Amino acid sequence: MRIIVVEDDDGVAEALVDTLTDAGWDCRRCARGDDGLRAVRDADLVLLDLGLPDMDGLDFLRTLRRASEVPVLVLTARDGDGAHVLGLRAGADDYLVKPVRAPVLVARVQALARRARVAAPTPGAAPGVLTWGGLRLDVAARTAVRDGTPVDLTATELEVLLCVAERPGEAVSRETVHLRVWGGPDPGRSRSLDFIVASLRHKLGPDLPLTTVRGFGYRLET
Amino acid sequence: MRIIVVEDDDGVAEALVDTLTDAGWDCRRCARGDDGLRAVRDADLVLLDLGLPDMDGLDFLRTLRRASEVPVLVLTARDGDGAHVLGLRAGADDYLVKPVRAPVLVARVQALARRARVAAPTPGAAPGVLTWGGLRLDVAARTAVRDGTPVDLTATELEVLLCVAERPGEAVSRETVHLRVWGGPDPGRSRSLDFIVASLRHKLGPDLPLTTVRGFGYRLET
DNA sequence: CTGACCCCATGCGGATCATCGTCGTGGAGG
DNA sequence: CCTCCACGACGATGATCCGCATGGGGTCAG
Repeated sequence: MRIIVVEDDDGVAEALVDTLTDAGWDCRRCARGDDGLRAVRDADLVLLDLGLPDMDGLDFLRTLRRASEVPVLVLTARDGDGAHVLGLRAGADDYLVKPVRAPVLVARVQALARRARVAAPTPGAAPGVLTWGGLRLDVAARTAVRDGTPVDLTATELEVLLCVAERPGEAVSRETVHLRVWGGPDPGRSRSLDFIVASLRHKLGPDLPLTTVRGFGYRLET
Repeated sequence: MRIIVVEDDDGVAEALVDTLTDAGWDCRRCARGDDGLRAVRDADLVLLDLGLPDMDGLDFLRTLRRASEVPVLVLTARDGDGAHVLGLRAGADDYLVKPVRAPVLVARVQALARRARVAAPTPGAAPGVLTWGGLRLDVAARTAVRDGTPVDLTATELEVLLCVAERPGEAVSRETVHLRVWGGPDPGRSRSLDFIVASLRHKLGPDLPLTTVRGFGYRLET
């Protein structure tokens, strides 16, 4: 997830980028409004300081909103209800008055990103359905269909399958699967996961591209 | 667009409802947490005061988030970065510290609704009447008709049926149904839901495509 | 007051499922 | 080529989940 930080002050910008990078975001900084408008097309979220040198922050926002629905979090030194309301009216999703402590900023960004993700399910990935080869996985309905015939999976089997199917091509460690499905670390090498995987391979046929990564975990091949 | 205002203080609640009603929202107020959890099913947005008499506000939020992605704006008297971050982490979309001036509240609510509405094009299909096979469900009138003959359902049975009928083809977890119908998490493994389901299957005939998803919940087949 | 109805708590039985132990196997490294 | 060890296979067992039946408490209408 990439954040565009639009901020003219170098020191403030660095602090913001550091904070967000530490929280796991991919940051890019723009010092000027026109740069920001160009960069926005690659952004998943925009952090906008209203005090820009080359253009008014609210104009920036209104211009941006004519072209994009990207989530925008406004950061400003201008307190007061009037400015607050104007900022939100101009299209901001959130409006923070400086000074803002780092944990609050991160929490606000995360909350906004969470909402935006829910709001606009990425058009590339069908949210509810994962298809893989002759396999169709409906997450919402919790059903699996292989070559047109429904396959009856237990709750645990489905959980494990989802775990690896959500990251196709990536190896998923046994530990990760254990955490997600059983909600705890693997207490000693348990055979339960092996059993579930065996059951999946048996039910879904040997052509299921679920390979084991020896000494690590499993991977669903592309 | 309907807002559920969860607020125990009568005076504050009245002020909030007046403010939002003047801004053009359809408001409904709940004084208690369990009422709020039940009411959320009809809400487009929730305004939550963290100071509830019968349960902790953050618990309310976390419980709610297990069953719904409805936008939640938190209103609180507890200032401080810690509470702020905790509130957002628990699932709030916004976090306002009292006192909040009416214009700011309205602008915040509008901003959140604007962001979330992109998210929810689905409820746009006004579910006034749900038809399913030989079954007709009138939500407003709270009546069910099967093959032309009216079926007398109790309030609880109808609530449970609506829960699964609103998401046809999707599996609905047992806990979700519990939250929406009884307004609380499943206290230990209760057989009440089984009873209601059995009653529904008995009254609506065995052809009711309500299948149980073992280890998860129920699903109304398409 | 009385009766009917609804709803929920509890118990039981059947079916399913997860877990564990054991043994076999195949790959990696020396 | 040999050894080690992680993983796969399989059956037995204990736990879990669901459906159904029963009884008591509460509510409302007559």
